[in-house]
Amino acid sequence: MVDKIDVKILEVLKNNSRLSFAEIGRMINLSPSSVRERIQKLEDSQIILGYNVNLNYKLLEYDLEAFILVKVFHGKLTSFLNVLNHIEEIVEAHRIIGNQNVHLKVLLKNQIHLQELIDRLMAFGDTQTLLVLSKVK
Amino acid sequence: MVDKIDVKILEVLKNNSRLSFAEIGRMINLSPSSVRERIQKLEDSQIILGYNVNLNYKLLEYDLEAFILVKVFHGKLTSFLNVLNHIEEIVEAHRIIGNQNVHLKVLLKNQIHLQELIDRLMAFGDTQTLLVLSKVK
DNA sequence: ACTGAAATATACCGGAG
DNA sequence: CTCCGGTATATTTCAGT
Repeated sequence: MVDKIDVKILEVLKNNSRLSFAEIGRMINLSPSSVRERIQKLEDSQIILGYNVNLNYKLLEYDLEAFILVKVFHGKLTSFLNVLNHIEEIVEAHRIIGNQNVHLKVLLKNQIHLQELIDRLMAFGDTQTLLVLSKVK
Repeated sequence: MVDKIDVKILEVLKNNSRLSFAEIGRMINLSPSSVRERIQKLEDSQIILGYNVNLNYKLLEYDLEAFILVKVFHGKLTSFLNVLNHIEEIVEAHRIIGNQNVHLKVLLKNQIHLQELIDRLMAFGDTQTLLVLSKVK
């Protein structure tokens, strides 16, 4: 399904998803049309889900990043999962196995902002906040 | 520094970073050249750090995703931070505040693969693994 | 998967507001 | 200083092979 050439294309796109088909083709020795066809197939088969921009949130005045582990109260899980999608500070959410059952990645302007978010989350479960100091990788 | 129009452009790029300048311009009523100039500036000022592809790792046979919290042994932190970059299963790493001091996001093919990774990490600190069940957001 | 050719888009520069 | 046209160059797109 996904051959060696597809993997090469994906590697290139991981580094810069805005490259033209022509440029990608030059990098891996393939004609632009073939690159296009392959990327089209990768999109159609849902292997490629989308293309994102990597932003420097520090410069956008979002200085605070944190992971929040939530132990959701019994019976509150489905409503919590619904609410998540409307809280824009939550940039990623995963259900997990363990003592807590939801893992959030959140992006905030400052400590007050974090406090407000935690206040909202407390209605759904017990929270444990892991404040990010720096991105290492 | 970053005005209303820039924010609009960033919103568009968040949803699809592969759109042409012309298309972005059409969406926000700006000429292609202006879109280009603004994006160039956002890149130059390091507000835009790069463009990524969002992959469906399940279809690429990476069925297992986990977060690993590491309480690094005293004196091992710098060597651990160096090693991180050479372990390709670790897709993201953050230094955090709390009982543990490093938060990892890892991507694996299966449980054996996870076990091998944890064995390697155990040389540097105590680990707590949060296995991902599903992505909720 | 490649080629060719028409339709689009980009990059660059000069000029207007 | 930002935005917009004009144009030469490059890319995309689609047909046919």
